[in-house]
Amino acid sequence: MCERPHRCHARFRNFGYKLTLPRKVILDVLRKAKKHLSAEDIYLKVYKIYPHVGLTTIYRTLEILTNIGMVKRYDFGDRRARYELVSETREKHHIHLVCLNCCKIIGYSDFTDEEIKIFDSLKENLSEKNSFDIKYHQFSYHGLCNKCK
Amino acid sequence: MCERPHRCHARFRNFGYKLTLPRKVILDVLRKAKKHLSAEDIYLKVYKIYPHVGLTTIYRTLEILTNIGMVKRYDFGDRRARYELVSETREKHHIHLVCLNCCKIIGYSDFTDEEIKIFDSLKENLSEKNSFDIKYHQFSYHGLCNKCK
DNA sequence: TTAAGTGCAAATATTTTGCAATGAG
DNA sequence: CTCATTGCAAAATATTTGCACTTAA
Repeated sequence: MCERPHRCHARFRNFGYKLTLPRKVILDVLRKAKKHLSAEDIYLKVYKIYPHVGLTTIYRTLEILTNIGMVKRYDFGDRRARYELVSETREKHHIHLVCLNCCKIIGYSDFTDEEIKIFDSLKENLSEKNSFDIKYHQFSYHGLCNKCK
Repeated sequence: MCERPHRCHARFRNFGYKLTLPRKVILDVLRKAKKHLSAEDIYLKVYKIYPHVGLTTIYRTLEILTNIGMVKRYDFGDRRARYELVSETREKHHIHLVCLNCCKIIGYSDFTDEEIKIFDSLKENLSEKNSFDIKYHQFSYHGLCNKCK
């Protein structure tokens, strides 16, 4: 979806939002990072390219991006949200390994067919049993990374 | 583990902590609620029984309880932590359904043997591939509950 | 031209900390 | 008795909002 800037920008514009310089820079930072950045991480990176930017704009842009589904927001338990650009190439089943000590985050989506089948049927099951309209899921494993253990 | 007050209290004392009145009341509230309460939820419930309590004490007690493994802390994305007493009777695989609108939380642990097998092997796999020492996991599905959809 | 977008400062919300007073063991 | 625990007030942290100025389309 957002591998190349034009696509990324076009998609944003298609939702009726103006493509301003701060937003361009935020999208570029997200596209390059492809990691789980906090609002402040993004602010600091954007600041280097475009120092006039305010943290408010980062939050407001992230909210838009989250709402239109271009960005996914995660809460890994350290009381600050982290954001990741959604990519078409990324698997829809996606798990995070979070280090309890250094907060390093590893993404994993290399699932077997069997695992995917189970995930899908579980979701189906949960939707039905609880009459929930499930929009997305968030799976994470928490522990200590190789450096911290 | 904490079905009965004495057990619950004894276990707490066994970790070398003094069993004070505020802590007793907090444990009782947690034991009765068996839901996912925020610090403030707990504060309000404790306040009814023991109005002299301060919110600080709630936070400090919850930190202790989380550290000694009697309580599990969750971040469901609404920027406030929620706490749940860990019970021996509760399944070790435990998933939450979170309503994006009203924040209602449903716990689910009625898994098939096949599902449990997959979860266990996945965890094993992730530990090895990333040399992570996995302590716990947190799986949640997010969507709209029957009332909100 | 003009509504959408911006930065700043101030507000909010949640959680944490310093400190003197208190109370469990 | 003595040190862990407490409540209060203040601080810290992350995020949101009001408002006048700016800018993309």
